[in-house]
Amino acid sequence: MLAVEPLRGSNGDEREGAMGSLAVVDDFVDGSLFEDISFSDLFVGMDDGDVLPDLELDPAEILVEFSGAAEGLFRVDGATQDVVEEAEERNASHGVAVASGMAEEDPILVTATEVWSASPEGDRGRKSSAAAVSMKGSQGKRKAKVEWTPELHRRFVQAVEQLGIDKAVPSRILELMGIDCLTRHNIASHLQKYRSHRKSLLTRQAEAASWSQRRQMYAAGTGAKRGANPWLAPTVVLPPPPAQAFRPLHVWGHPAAAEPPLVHMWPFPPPPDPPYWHHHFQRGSREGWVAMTQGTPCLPQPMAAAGFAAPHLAGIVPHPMYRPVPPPPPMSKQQESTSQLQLDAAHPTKECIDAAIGDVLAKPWLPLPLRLKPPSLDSVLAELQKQGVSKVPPASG
DNA sequence: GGGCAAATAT
DNA sequence: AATATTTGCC
Repeated sequence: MLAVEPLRGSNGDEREGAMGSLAVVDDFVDGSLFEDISFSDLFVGMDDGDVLPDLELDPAEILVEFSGAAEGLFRVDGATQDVVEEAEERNASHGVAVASGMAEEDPILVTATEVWSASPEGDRGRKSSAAAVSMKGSQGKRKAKVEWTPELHRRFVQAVEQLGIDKAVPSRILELMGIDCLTRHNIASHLQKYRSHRKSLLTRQAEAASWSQRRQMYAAGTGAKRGANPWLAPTVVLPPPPAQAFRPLHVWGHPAAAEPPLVHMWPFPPPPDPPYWHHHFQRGSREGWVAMTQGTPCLPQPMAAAGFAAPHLAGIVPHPMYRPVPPPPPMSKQQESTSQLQLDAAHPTKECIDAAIGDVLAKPWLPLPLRLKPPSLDSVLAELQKQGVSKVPPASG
């Protein structure tokens, strides 16, 4: 692996500038870069079209990192031959191993890149896609891909917010971000995607809100006739809201925009994190999750009452919502003997858990997904055991 | 420059 | 097949 930083005082050409002048830095010692790499198997991405794909790194890929002003902020995979060659060269003199697994038999392999062929029929030339083509001697090179790391994205969002979504244009964003290695094109591209995601997110939120509203209206209409909405035919049975609307929305959303509460299927751990969050989580900060987990306590009431706290992953600051619940006041002897649902935090019985789930199902004010799709009993039990809460005795009559 | 859409890369 | 990023063009 190699770390590369841009040379200071590169030429002003925006297109070539960032990538055109790269110097290999001594191998990074702290290894922090590596820590950021292989998390795709630590977390399972949510199966939602909204999440960004896992950050994968081909072992045969040379990783280039800009440092300097944007230290640790983003990575650029050097697919361009000059980068590769330069890196290798410097590398040799520094005695640093080239990316392990790099195709030895073809050191000048360029991964699915393109070469510019001088085209007689036009001054623009024509791109021809070519995988594993030596770039030696070719002129045009596709710019190495800038990877928008979470940190970089955070800065981007910060800049956008500072400017206001309306006034956020590439040049201003770039200015505020203060990362000269990026080009306006990089920003523009990211902005394009950002807007696109934001738009779809807002659309979905609106849909969800709409469904929710109509649902409420309908519910009100069936209950108290006087308050019924005259515009809403009470006979119409509304279909359930699209499940998608209730899925957690991911990082692309404008943080300022109110996101629907993230529904927790207690006692499961927090939902798998979109790749964008990996960094934060790996660094021990669960703020992203915690912040998004506002609102609805989904801990089944009987369990909460029995002193259960929703579990959290080791080392993670629990959401205030999930702080241990003080034990309930002692029951009278009579209550004790009559209560079928009595829970013992140390020894929850299967039936108690079952009852807890049933309890959830019976509560219309709890999030719909929770009621529609409660955790399976086995999952609950397994999770409890995993949490070391107690041994769960088999159900008894 | 900004923004959109096609082209590419992974 | 989908998504991220680059490039071309208006």
